[in-house]
Amino acid sequence: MTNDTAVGIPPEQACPIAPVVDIVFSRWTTPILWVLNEYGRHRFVELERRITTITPKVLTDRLRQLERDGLVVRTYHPEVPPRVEYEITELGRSLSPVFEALAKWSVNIGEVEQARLDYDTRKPVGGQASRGRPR
Amino acid sequence: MTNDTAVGIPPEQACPIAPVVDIVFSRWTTPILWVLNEYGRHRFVELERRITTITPKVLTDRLRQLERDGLVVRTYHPEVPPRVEYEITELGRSLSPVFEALAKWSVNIGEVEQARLDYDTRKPVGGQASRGRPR
DNA sequence: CAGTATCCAGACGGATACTG
DNA sequence: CAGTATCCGTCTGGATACTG
Repeated sequence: MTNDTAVGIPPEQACPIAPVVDIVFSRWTTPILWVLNEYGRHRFVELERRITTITPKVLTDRLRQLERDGLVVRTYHPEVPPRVEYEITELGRSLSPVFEALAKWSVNIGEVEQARLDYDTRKPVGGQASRGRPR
Repeated sequence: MTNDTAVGIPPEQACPIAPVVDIVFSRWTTPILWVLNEYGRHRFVELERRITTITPKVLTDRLRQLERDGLVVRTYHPEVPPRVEYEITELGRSLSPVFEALAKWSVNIGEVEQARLDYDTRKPVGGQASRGRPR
């Protein structure tokens, strides 16, 4: 049934999980958290090698953000060549069910790809179909 | 244990859920899917009113993208004042467990906020702590 | 109502080079 | 090693106005 009382909805957008998404799924945070969660502690350079396409600057930015949000801990070892290790926190680890749900859903990616093919193949001509440009 | 065999990881980033994140959590898609999933069919203007801060252009963009990905269906009713309805698809609905996991985790937002306060309060002086600028 | 058409700003991320 | 310092291009998303 169509909803017609779309008034009086709380502030912002009527979506309680939006803030969570901002915290967990900003750019690059997913691979970082995933790696730290799956494979344990890593030093900076190890993360760089895991996530091959990230630049040091961006990696630093994201790690700081995750540290600030309490999802990752940074440990500095004042040794001869400095050593720094990053580890996921308990709070970060509590995201596991989220990642699991995502991993399970990933079996559907094929369907998404098929849907895209269909959409792009459907002649933009004929009918009142919406013409979307591929993003 | 620290991982030291960070070599030979597949292509891209060693994170199988990254593609899913791109599909589901690009900007504004979360509120749109959430609303459609929770409250059923909506017409364009109803979505605009639900998600109060989105502009028509962006709403259109995101709806096209979701339609192309097969997560949403658009139905055009050629009536006197045109009527268009958006509905979530089966595929879209299959994301429910993901949203549920996210909703459950949202109880932790308070912890994140506390962590941010701590981080920002900790004097940037003293020790080898990383000085992060709030984003 | 359900969009489209423009235009624009500024945030984000990439490349490159340098340092404690 | 583990970053930081700069510079810069791009691309998204916002504001605004208009239309079938």
